[in-house]
Order: sequence, then C-alpha cells, then structure tokens
Amino acid sequence: MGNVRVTVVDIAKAAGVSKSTVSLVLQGSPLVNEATRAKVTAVMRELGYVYNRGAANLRQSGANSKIIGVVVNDLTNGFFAELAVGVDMVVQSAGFVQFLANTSENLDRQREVIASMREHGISGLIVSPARGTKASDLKPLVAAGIPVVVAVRQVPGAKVSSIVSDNHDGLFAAVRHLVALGHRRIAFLGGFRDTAVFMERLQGYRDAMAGCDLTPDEALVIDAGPSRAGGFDAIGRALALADPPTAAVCFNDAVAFGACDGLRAAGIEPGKNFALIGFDDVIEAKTAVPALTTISVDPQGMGRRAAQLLLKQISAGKPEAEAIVASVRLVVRESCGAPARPETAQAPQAG
Amino acid sequence: MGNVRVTVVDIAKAAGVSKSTVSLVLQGSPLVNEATRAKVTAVMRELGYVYNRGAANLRQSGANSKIIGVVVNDLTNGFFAELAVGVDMVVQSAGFVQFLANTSENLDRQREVIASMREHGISGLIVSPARGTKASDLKPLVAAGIPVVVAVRQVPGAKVSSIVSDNHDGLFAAVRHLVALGHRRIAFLGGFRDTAVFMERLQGYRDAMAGCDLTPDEALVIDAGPSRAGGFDAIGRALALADPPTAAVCFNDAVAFGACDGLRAAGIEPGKNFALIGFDDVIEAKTAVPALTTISVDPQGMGRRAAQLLLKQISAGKPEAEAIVASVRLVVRESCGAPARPETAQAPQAG
DNA sequence: TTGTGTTTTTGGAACGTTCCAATAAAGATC
DNA sequence: GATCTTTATTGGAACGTTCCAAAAACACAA
Repeated sequence: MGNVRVTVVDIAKAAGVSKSTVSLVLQGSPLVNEATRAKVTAVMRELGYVYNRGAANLRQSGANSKIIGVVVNDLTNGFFAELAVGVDMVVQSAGFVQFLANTSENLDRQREVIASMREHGISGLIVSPARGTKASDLKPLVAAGIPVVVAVRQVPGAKVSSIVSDNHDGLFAAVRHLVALGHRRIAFLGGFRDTAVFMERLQGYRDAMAGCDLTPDEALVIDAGPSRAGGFDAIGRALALADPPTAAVCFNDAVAFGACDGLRAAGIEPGKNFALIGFDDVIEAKTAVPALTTISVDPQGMGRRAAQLLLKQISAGKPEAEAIVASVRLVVRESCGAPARPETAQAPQAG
Repeated sequence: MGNVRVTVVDIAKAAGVSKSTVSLVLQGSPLVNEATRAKVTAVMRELGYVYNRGAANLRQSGANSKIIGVVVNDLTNGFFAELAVGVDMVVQSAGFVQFLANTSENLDRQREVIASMREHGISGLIVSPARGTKASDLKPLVAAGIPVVVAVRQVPGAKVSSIVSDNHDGLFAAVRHLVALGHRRIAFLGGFRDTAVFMERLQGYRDAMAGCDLTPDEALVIDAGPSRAGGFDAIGRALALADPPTAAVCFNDAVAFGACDGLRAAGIEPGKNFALIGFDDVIEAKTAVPALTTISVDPQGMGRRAAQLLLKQISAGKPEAEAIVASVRLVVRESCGAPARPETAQAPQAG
C-alpha cells in the first residue's frame, strides 16, 4: 500500500504551482515568494514527500552527491572506530552523509569498496589505506577530480592530501623519556620494515638515541608483526641478546602488551624491572596492569581534521593536496617505571 | 582533466552497438552474444567507464539501490563496532554497500540520518536504536515498504524484525552460577528501569533467585546509569544496606568495572571478598584485573545474522517481521571468585 | 524460395530532478 | 498610458540508465 512514490510533480499539482517552483523551494532559493514557499512545504509534509537525491544528482554535475566515502582498514580496532566517529561528526553537521566501509586490511576488498563508492557518486573519500596500497589505487579517483584524503598511513607517490600523526616526534619523545630515567640500552620492538610508519618511527628512535650520545646498535631494532604476538616474539629475541636492553619502545600498544606477556614469561616484571612504552594510547592502555606509558594520538580529533580537510577541498573545487602532521604527546603511566605522577590532563585537540 | 563522464552511449558508439546492448551487458544478461559482450567489456575497460548507480536506480523501481543503511547508537563502543563489522561482512559479499552512521544515542541525530538514508534510497535498514526510539520513528520506513531490522534493543510496538540477545537467559545463568558458588545475597546493579533490556535482565535475575528458593529482596535491585559511574554509585548504595550482598550481577561490563572501583574504594577486593559478574564481554573484560566473569554475546555474529535477516526480507519482497533471540553464554573468569579454571573455548556462533 | 523459430539487437519512452530561457505579474518611472 | 525594473513563476530539455515492444539477423526445414 502507499507504495507509490510521491514526486515533485505531485507536490506541484497539489499546491497549484509548477514543478520548477517546487524545485526552487527544495533548494531554498530566495527567488520564491514566502507564501508560496509555505504552501509548498506544507503540502510536502502532508503528502510525505521524500527527496530523491539520486535523481537530483543525475541532473547536476554529479559532484555534489552529499556522500562522503570513508574506508578504514580495521574497524574492530578502537583507534579506527574513533577515527570514523570523528569524521562522522563534522561530515554530518555539514549536511553530508557518511558511507563507511571496512577493508580488514585486504587490498581486494578495498578496491571493491572504493569502486562501489564511485558508482554511488561520492563527493569525496577519506581512506585509512590497507597495507600495500599503491598510488595507482587512488589514481582514478583523483583523475576524476574526486578529492581524497588519506589518513593514518601515507600512500607513497599519491598526489592526495594526507593526515598522519607525528611518528618521528612520538618515538623521539619516548626514547628521551627513557634516557632521562637512566636507561642506556633501549630497544625498538615490532612493526614491519616495509611500511612508511615503521621507518618514520625508527628514524625518531635513531635520532633520539644519537641526540643522547648513545651508540646506535642495530641489534636492538627488532621488527615483528605489529600485534600482541609480534610483541611477545620480539621481546624474547631482545632478551636473548648478549647485552640485552633494559627498556623498550614499541611500535604500538599491542606490541607493548605482547612484550609485557613475554617479560612475565621470563620472570621479569614490566614497569619494575623493565621499562616499556607503547604507541597509540588505545583504550585499554589506561586500565592495563601496569598502566601503559604510551604516545597518545587523538584518533577522533584526527578524523575531524581529516573531514574538515576534505570538505575544504570539496568546496574549493580545486584538489590542491595538503599534508597535515598531527602532533602527539607522551602519556606517562606505570609501564615505563617512572615514579608515579598524576596523569597529564585530557589531551587538547592535536595540532 | 578528462573531467567528462563516460556514459553508456559513449561505450555504445565506440563498440559499434546500441546503448541497449551495452545496458544488457552491464546487467550480465544471457541474451547478448559472447563476442559482443567481450567487445563491449573491453571498450568499457579501455575508456574507464564507471557505472552510474543513481541513474539506474532512477529508472528502476528504486528499491534495489544496493545500499544498506546501518545505524548504531555508539560506534566508539566496541560492541557496536563489532556489530557493524559483522553486518558489513555479509552485506558486502552480497554485493551491497553499507551506509553507516552513528547517532551517539541522540534521537534527533537518528532521525536525521534515517531521513538522509531514505533520500539516498536504501534498500533496507539495520538499526541499533537510540534510547527512547519510538515505533513512530520507524513507521514511515515500513509504510514505504523498506525492510527494517532492529538489533540489540527492541522498539516496542514497531512491526519490524528484530534480533536481540537472550537477556533473561544470561542473567539467569549468572545468578545460578553465583548461587552454586555459595552466595545467597546477590544484588542486581545498574541499568535504567525504563528500558526493555533492563526489564528482561531483571526478570532473569528474579526467576533465577526464585528458582533457587532465595527470598527476593527488592532492595538488592539497584538501578543506576549503565556506565562505569553508575556502577560505582550502585555498589556504594548496595554496601550501605543493613544486610549487604556478597555478590552482584551487573547490567553490563561497564557497570561491573565501576563496581570494582567502588569495592576497592571500600577496601573490598573484587573477586576475592566479593563476587561480580558483568554482561557483554567487552574486549577489556579479558584483560582487566581481575578478569571479568561475564555474559558473552557475540556482536559480530549478531551483526551477521541481522544482515542475513535483512537480505532475506529484501529478496523476499514481503516484509514479514521475524524476531530472533541470540543465545548467550557465561564466561567464567576471575571476578566471580570461582576457582580458576581454563576459560571456555571461543564462542561458537550464537544460535 | 518461403516459412517458422530462435537468437540478438535496437530505438524510443520512461524515471525524478535541476537548469535555462522565457514569460507573467506587479511596481516604478517617465 | 507606455516603458523599464524587479520579482515570481513556468514549460521544456537535459542527466544516464533500464525497460518494452518490435525489428533484424540467423538457422533450419519444407
């Protein structure tokens, strides 16, 4: 019943005006008389009219579908969920609607969802790319004039805007903190060497070590999966060294948790006999035992900024690429063995 | 540049056929000759054709937009993120694309996003409704013949399909477990009384108590916000009773964590001097100290089932409402003070 | 050859909107 | 009263696809 769609001409007929006038009302044009506008809107409400954006889109250049595509590589990871929420906030309040897809770090899936989004005529795309994403994956988008913002991870060679956290700075700060606590043998654990994020963090580690006049020892750089299992593995290898470290900075919090497990398995108590610092400040970092000292990035704020950046590009029309580096901060908790101090206040918005 | 869109007639011209033939190829019709199909697809690839679903949609009845709307009330909550991922899995592999929005428990926002989704012509909607959602909010959808599945929370009076976890059963199992451990004074903490979920869980609590010949004491039912703060508050009130409980089942894990805080503040060690059971099995439950005994529901599985249910309704055409109750299971960890036993194996898919 | 059946292909006419150029109505100015 | 502005309104032509009825092309038997 009532399955028949009510269109703009139905409204026009019922209100005694032309469809053009109704269209004008729809887009809030100042050309239409107030009385007419009132009548038309009344009729629209009465008949239960719903706007057909697809049809509108067809006629218009197609660029303004009011849809923003958001692609994340792992939605079950709280970090990316927060990111998506941040994007959603600003995107919604700008009258857009978010099209969110999860790729589970799968390149084929990512290609599919991006293609699907194109078919639906997104006005812009924010993507936290799956590992191994190439510039060529984003090429068609930019060729079609669709603004793209990559977040969290860079895509080398892609001529698109980006927002990433300050990986170098984060590791730098972590290492200096450990040095200040008296550590000399500091390892860098976890992460894949073939990623840009890894290399940036590694560089931060190296620069900090060098800046503190510590002899760099490449044996202390132990790559492994950026996961709990990887952390467990990495710390095991670190402890097996002839001259083992007394502290470690980890690629991310998951690695740090795995390292905790590994330390305990070796009879070492993290935060007491060994100092550990993570990266990300995931939600569990605060409540874990010991509470994890880590580099905090504000994922929701990052999402908001990514969205703002994208909207700016959409309205500007010209896709001038811009690169943002979101600042991070060290949150000192227990795992680094520092004397307990009150936790620093809630993060101001990054940047 | 190349900013000009390549359409089906461009393909037709280049391939030396009519646009109708190209359309046939597009929808994989068996009517078209293999040689022709090959030629057309080749040309499509060559010219970089992208399908315009909006246009297609316009001509078709509009019901098959291949978009599924997903609305959750709190995406930052791991439970709902997992739910969305579950939905995404089956929705994607069925060739649909997911439109995900977050309402942050805000009814106005929820109205907005649902309206926006309608404008885009979704084929179906899965919604984990914000608190206070009325049947009238979903009425227009079902009137328009759009299949709707509500998940996690019921919407009283709405004639739509639903999938919720077995709240009664979960609480029932939790209480019986505590009784088996020797507890007699068992409280029920947290949650808002005006929600259906609360009432179902409460009924499970009551039935279990009654089934164990324990005198029901309404003073032990302490409602409070379904949050950490609410849990802290509730346990405080519980301990202040003349005859305080020795154990508690909580409305959800957040309440349970708050109760832990409250117990410690009162010098009582949860899991040792007081038994606590949560509900949800959020990700932190496993790693908290003490590890939280809780009722586990498989949110991802729930999302998958919700999606399957919706897709069934979409293809069936007739929106015959169906109600699914997903089974839950008790996961015994440390907070209930039980003797440590190996954790039960990974959850089989609910139901 | 014609007839009959099967397989392929094809022009329009929709779908619901926006845009454009043009018109109508109403005031303002001479 | 005629002309010019300003303000509101309007019909048709798009947009890129699918659907329909019908035509063309082909195959084979009579």
